[in-house]
Formats: sequence, C-alpha cells, structure tokens
Amino acid sequence: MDELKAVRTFLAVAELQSFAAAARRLSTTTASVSRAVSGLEKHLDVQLFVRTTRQVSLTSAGASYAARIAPVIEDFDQAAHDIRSQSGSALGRIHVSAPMSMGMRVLPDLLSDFGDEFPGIEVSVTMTDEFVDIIKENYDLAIRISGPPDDKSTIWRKICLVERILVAASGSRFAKIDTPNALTASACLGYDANGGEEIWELRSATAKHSLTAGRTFSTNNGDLLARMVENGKGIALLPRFIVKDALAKNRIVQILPEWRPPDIWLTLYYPPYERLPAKVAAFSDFFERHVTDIKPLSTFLD
Amino acid sequence: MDELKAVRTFLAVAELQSFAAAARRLSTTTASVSRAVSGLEKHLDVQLFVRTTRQVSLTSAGASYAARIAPVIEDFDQAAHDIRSQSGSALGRIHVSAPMSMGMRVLPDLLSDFGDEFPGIEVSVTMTDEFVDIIKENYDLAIRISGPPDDKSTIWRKICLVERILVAASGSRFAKIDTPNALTASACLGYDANGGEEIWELRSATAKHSLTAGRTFSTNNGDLLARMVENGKGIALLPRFIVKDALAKNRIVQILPEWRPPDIWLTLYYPPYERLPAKVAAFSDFFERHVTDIKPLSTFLD
DNA sequence: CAATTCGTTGCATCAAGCGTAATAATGGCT
DNA sequence: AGCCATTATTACGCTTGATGCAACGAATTG
Repeated sequence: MDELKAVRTFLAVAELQSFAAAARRLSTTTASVSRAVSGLEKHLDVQLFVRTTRQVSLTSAGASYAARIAPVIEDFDQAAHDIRSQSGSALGRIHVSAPMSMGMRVLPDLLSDFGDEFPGIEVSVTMTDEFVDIIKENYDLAIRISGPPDDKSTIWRKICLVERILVAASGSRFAKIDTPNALTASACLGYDANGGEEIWELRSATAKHSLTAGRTFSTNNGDLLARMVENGKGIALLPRFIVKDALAKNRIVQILPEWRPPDIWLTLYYPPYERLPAKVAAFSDFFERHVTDIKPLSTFLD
Repeated sequence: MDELKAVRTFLAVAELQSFAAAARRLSTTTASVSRAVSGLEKHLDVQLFVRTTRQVSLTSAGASYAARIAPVIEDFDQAAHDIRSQSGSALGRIHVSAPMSMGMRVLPDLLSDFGDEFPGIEVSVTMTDEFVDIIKENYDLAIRISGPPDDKSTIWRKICLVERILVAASGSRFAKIDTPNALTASACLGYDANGGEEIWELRSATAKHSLTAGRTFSTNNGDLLARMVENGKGIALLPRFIVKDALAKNRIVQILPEWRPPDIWLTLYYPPYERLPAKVAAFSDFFERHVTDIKPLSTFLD
C-alpha cells in the first residue's frame, strides 16, 4: 500500500469532511478514497473517522494524527521542491581539487572574478598534487594536468595543451647536454603525482628516445622540482609556466628543444554525473572561458 | 511509484554507501533498490548518487536531500507510532455531553472519583438538555435519559431504568386527580428535549390511556418543570430523582401511581466507533460501575 | 588472469490498485 | 409523508505497475 498517498487522502478527507469531496479534489473515485482511508486505519490500528452515510467527522485520534502529520507532509513536499529548484539554479557549494603549482598561479584571480559573477556559489578549493579519488573524496570537480586519463569512472574535458620542456640550471654541466643519450638516469629528476618514477618518451622529427626519470629524486610538486633544477641537481621535464620566471631571469635554460615529450593537457575531471549540476557547469564554463580567452594560460607560457 | 518507499531506500543506500548492502538490509534485491533510487532521481529531477560499479557516493544534491528528508521520515514514523500507542492507552481528552438535571446531581462526585482513578484522562463536560448531534459536535460520549433510541447512526448502551412518576403540587386541585380521564391537556406540562409536545402513554394493570402534554407549557429542563409543578401550574411526568427532595418535603405528591408511563433509560451514546477508544471505554465503564454499584442512581430514587 | 562483487536492464510473472456498479443508509425537497 | 439525490462501502474484473531472476558490463581482489 502506498502509505504516503493514503495519508494525503486522509488529510483531504479531514479537511473537506467528506469522502466524496476529497475524491473530487483528488480526481479519483470515492471507492479509492474509502479504501485508502480504511487501509490507513488498519495500518495505524486506529479509527480516524466516525462516519455515517451523510456525515464524516474526525475521531479525536484522527484529529490529533491530522494535526501531527500535516506539517510533516508539507515538509516532505517542501524538501522535494527545494531540491528540484536548487539543482536547476547555480547555487550552493562546490568542492574543487587543484594542483599546487597551477593553482597558485591561476586561481587567485580566477576565483575572485568567479565570486563576482556567481555570488551564489560558494567554492572550496583543496590544493594538492596527489591524484585524488574524486568520488571517494566528494569533489565536484578536479583540475589536473596530465596525459590521457585511463580512469573510466570519471568524465573529463581537455581545456588546453600544457607545453612541457626539459630544463637544467644555467651554466651547469646539464645545460650542455645536446643529445638524449647524454641523459643519465641519475641526472633526471622525476615529476610524478605519486612521487614515483616517471617515463620520458622524447620524440625528435625523426627518432624517439625513452628513459626512466626519478630514480634518485622525484616529487609531486613542480615548484620544488624547479628549485632542485636551479640548484644544479639535475634535469627535469616541467611545464613551461612553472619555470617561466626562472627562464626569463636566465637561472635555468631549456635543453634538447627539438626533442618533445608527449602532450599533456590541462583537464577538468568530474564525478560520473549523468548531467552536470548547474553550479558545477557554471564553474566549469567559467574556468574554460577564463583560461582560454580572458587570461589565457599562455600568459604563463610566454 | 511508492515515493515513501523510494525515499526510505534512498536513505538506506546513502547510509550504507552501497546498493547491495541496502538491498540486504531491506530484504530485497539490488534490482529493486536500483529502480527505486533511479525512480526517485527521475521524480526529483536530480542525480542523487554518483556511481561506478565499485563505489557509490552521494552527490551534493543527494547529501543535502538526505540531510533534509531523514528527519522528516523519522517524524513521519514517529507520528504513526505515537498514534498507535496513544490509542491503546487511556490517555487524552474526552468530550462528554450530559443532561442538566441528572448531571448536576451525579457528575460532581463521579468526575472527582474518575479523576483520581484516571489522572491521564482530561474530561470536558457540556451540560445541555438538547439532543445534541454527537457526531457533528464531536462528542466522545453523550449521557441521555430517553426512551428507545431511533438513531441508527450512533451506538448506545442502556445503563439502568429511570423511574418516572406523575406529580402535582401538594394540596392543589391536580393532587386530587385519581383517574386519567381527569387529565386535561391544559393541566399537563410537557417535558421534551426539543421543547415541543410530549405524548403520555399510561398503562394500568388492565387499561391504557394516551394524551398529549405540553400544549400550554413545555421545557427541556426537568428542574424548571418541577418548580412549575410546585407552583401549582399543573401536572408533569418526571424522573423520580428530580423531585425526590420535593416529595420528601411533601411540597409535591405522586398521583395516579398505578398508571405507569413507558420505561425510559439512562443511556450512554457513542459515535459509531468500530471499537471504542480506550479512554472512552474507561470513562464508560467507570460511569456504569459508579452509577449501578458504588453510588447507585437509586440513591436518587429512594 | 581468473573470480568475485557490484549496479543496471530486459523479461516474464504476479499481485495490488483502479474504476464500475450494486447496496444500504440518510437527509433534503416537494 | 414519500420520493429522490447523495453518501460511504464493498464485490468484481481488469490493467498496470512492481518484483524477482538472469544476463551483462565494469571493476577490484587474489
């Protein structure tokens, strides 16, 4: 038995003091109303109405139940209504995960502008260079810089290419390297989200060269890695925007520019939504617009 | 679709973070759980969970709905539980209708004793000599003194016989009447709940006599009628307990004692309950016990 | 790599809800 | 006073919707 419908029917009868009138309001038959009410009475083991064929009156138990349950039903419907209207409008809080290096450079401006445009959306940002489990950690969106994702349980959207270059400290012995064969495992510092080793697959116009970096040192933080390079500890494969300043100030230099690593992308990851909630879509669109048009990421690449 | 069951299922899944675990708890299949949740999602037009085959996680909309709706469901169930337990125990308020004359004599003591025995039951007494519509006026119980009831829409219970006698003022010309034929219409004062006329059907051992009283005066209040009789205004057919004092003080006398009117009864009327609520049954039983055993109505008849 | 577990979906079965209509009761209206 | 309309209930078929089973794709564990 549909208990909820029974209670709604009961309330209609209680208000209208008539089974027939309730049936008309609910666009059903008196038979249905009668069954619903007597079903509820059996379920609650209480007589709710005193009835003759011409009069219907609440028992005191019925009156007290009606008074008790009516606001509950109203609240129930209100909750459904709230959820429905909330999901359609861009309101609420979104949890965003972002990588440290990229986040520190791009997010301050972006979040300020976003807050101006969408004052109804609260944003909470967790910056980390680990690969988070979007689902388990309850993120609405994760910003990552990575190669093609192999995770089938998330959906993602490429925003733009992130140029990576091989760098070494100016004037160091590493800066003189001009052939991939000169790259020794101990000289290659690893950049890996899990702090493990990193495979470098370098392609020139005609050849390719593969080696494992990070045997002696690796980190999940690009800025730390850049500082290690500056200190002459070795060579790293880093997004250009991270080392932009150091390049400009000539503290580090690009090596082997004709050998290119595989493309990696600035990518947005979402939990496997059937369709994106409005507030997440708002942030997502704003992010893409901001990064590609308004204050393009290339700002960091030049 | 049973919306309530869907919400309950949703809450189980939300709590256990698993469709399969929820199915086990609810003693059903995962298929049923899956359908219930996706049905609710369609109904609310919101995605409640983000799911892969190995992980289930609430969306923020789902989390907010769960937080919102869980106390509502709890309240809903609590209301049902309250009603159920309330109806079984003798608690609450009962509305009683009682006639004036009888009520003034019997109720003060009775209600005091009842209050001692059932402190949980609040009693509200309306004293009136009109015939009230028990159902429309929302009484739980009506005490009446009347002949056999013709109302099919109430249930009733005879408590005891109420002896009625014909009375006249001592020393008046009416006191000398010794044959029914001497009763003139103008001398017979009516006692009628509706303030109308009253049919007297008198029976002796061998004969019967019928006449209409109340042509010149009638009332629905026995005490008023008794005072009219004392004042020598005529003859009335009254319950003995009303005129007990006046008889004892010899202000009025019984006439035609061998001619008896039809029996009338002290009767309890109830709304057409399928079965009597505990609190009403408690009052009803107490009333009967009190009137017939402890302080019998015959106290007023002797 | 095999095996298990998970959520979803198609399919066949079945029960529950529905409207119709008949019934008894009751109040209004003429 | 009696006819008529309206009311709540109940029995009867039918249809719709729910349910359980099984197969499937996906993903983790050993």
